[in-house]
Amino acid sequence: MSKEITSRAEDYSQWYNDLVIKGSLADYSAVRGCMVIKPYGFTLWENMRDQLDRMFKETGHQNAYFPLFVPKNFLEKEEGHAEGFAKECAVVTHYRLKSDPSAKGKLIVDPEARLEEELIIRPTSEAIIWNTYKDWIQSYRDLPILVNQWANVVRWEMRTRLFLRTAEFLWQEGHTAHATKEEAVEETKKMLEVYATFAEEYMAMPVIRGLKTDSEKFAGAEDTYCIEALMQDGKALQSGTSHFLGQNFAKAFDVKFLTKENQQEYVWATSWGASTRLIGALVMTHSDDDGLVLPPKIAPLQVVIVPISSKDTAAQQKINDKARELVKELKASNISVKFDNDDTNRPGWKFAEYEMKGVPVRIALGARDLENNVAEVVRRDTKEKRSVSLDGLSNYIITLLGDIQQAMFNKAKTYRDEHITRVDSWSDFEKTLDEKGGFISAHWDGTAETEEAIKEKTKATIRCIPLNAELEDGKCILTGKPSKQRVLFARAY
RNA sequence: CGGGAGGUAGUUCAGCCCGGUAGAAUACGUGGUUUGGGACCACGGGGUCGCAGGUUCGAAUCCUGUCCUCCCGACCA
Repeated sequence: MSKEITSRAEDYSQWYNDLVIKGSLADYSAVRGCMVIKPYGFTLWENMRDQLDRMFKETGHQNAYFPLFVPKNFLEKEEGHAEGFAKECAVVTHYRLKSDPSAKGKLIVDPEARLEEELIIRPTSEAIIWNTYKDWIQSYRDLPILVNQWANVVRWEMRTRLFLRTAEFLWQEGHTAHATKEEAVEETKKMLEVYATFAEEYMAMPVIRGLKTDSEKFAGAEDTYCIEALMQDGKALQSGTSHFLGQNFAKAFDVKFLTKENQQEYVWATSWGASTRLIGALVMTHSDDDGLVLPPKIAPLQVVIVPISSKDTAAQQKINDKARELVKELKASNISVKFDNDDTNRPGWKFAEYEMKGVPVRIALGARDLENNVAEVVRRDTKEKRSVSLDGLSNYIITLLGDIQQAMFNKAKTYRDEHITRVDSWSDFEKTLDEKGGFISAHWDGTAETEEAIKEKTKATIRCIPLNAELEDGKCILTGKPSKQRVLFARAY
């Protein structure tokens, strides 16, 4: 049947695509490398977005909006930034089309409408924003600036993948400006912690907080902090980043402020972002071969009630009444719930459908249940079925949703922890990578050459230098040179 | 940009080798019977076979070109 989902073990990529497409999250679009996010998937994104937005506001940030187009010369100003993004920019060169004189009904680019200066469709907004901040900042009294933007960006990737790497994607990008280095560093770490908290408490996805190596950090940053998650095929996924930009952008865009002491100084900056990629992370962290498994705190639909219809109209009436009463009670507790009494689909069809969509809790109500004063409650994460008394059912469901949230996190964390392997020899390093996957905790001599050599040999990269790692003398896994602490390697998306 | 697979009904695909009236399943519509894990019966609607050329009496099928999609690489804040 077309609704079947490819087994995870057989073909992980196909399994992932099936989950996204058949779970109604998104589809490939007619536009190269872009996707259409469907209403169900977008509601999931809205739930994630709203929670993140609340957390940004709690930490003192405000939203703003900057232009989609970045004049090319803005992008050129910060050298590292320019080099990092040059290869993947969509460029607007013309502003008009005209009828093709040699083909009826066709349009061609009007050669006379070439722009004097090309506009780049933002791959990220540092350039346009810092060009604006220059006008906003004169004095220490103007600082800090704590601004976030929810927007779409475009990066012309060679190969795309639903949610994980699309040519256009939705994200938020925070851009802050500070008077001191200390304050900017603190901001960078604070926002990393916001992402980590969101991932763990809302997405039920354990993450490792860490620092990127020089070769993996953001183009234009001094330091890039990140959260790294582990997917079920043993590959790592960068799920959010927070950059300490130093004074690089302030210098590039000449953003100075006057201190209390009447001194001109360059502003210190941070930027941080998380994208719709988080949806891909969510899917690959929790789902199984029957479809999506979504954590209750962000699921578009938390509870579905499926009636088991009966010919007996009196019994049917009772079922409907009980279901509506339940809906009312759950809604009063801010639970999103749907009573699916569409009689064009049978119960079995609905069971499969909602499983595929990852709805955390399903309640089945039939005449037989009502006679016994119970309902059948099934949780999506474990598929456990339980007959639960109708008395106090809504309270039971509310507790159950919390239990599912916690159980999903615990399960993912157990899997993740089991896939962090301490390795001290090169042969074990290669063997672990090929046979087990996951993160490898190993010593590294701290050089970009060694990092590159390991990547060349194994396709594994240093995902991060964990923030809480204890110092430990050791020898680099490849070169044997001395090392002070372990770093995490993995193959990654 | 390299390697592989593919583009035919809303969807998944068969037909192509060996040219001859466009097929199946599913979905959709109507009517009926059903309803505790993807129901069944009957009837019905739906496709310029990715696009453009060529060969041929005749092309979904053969040839050439082109566009697009997916998978694997390269690339990837």
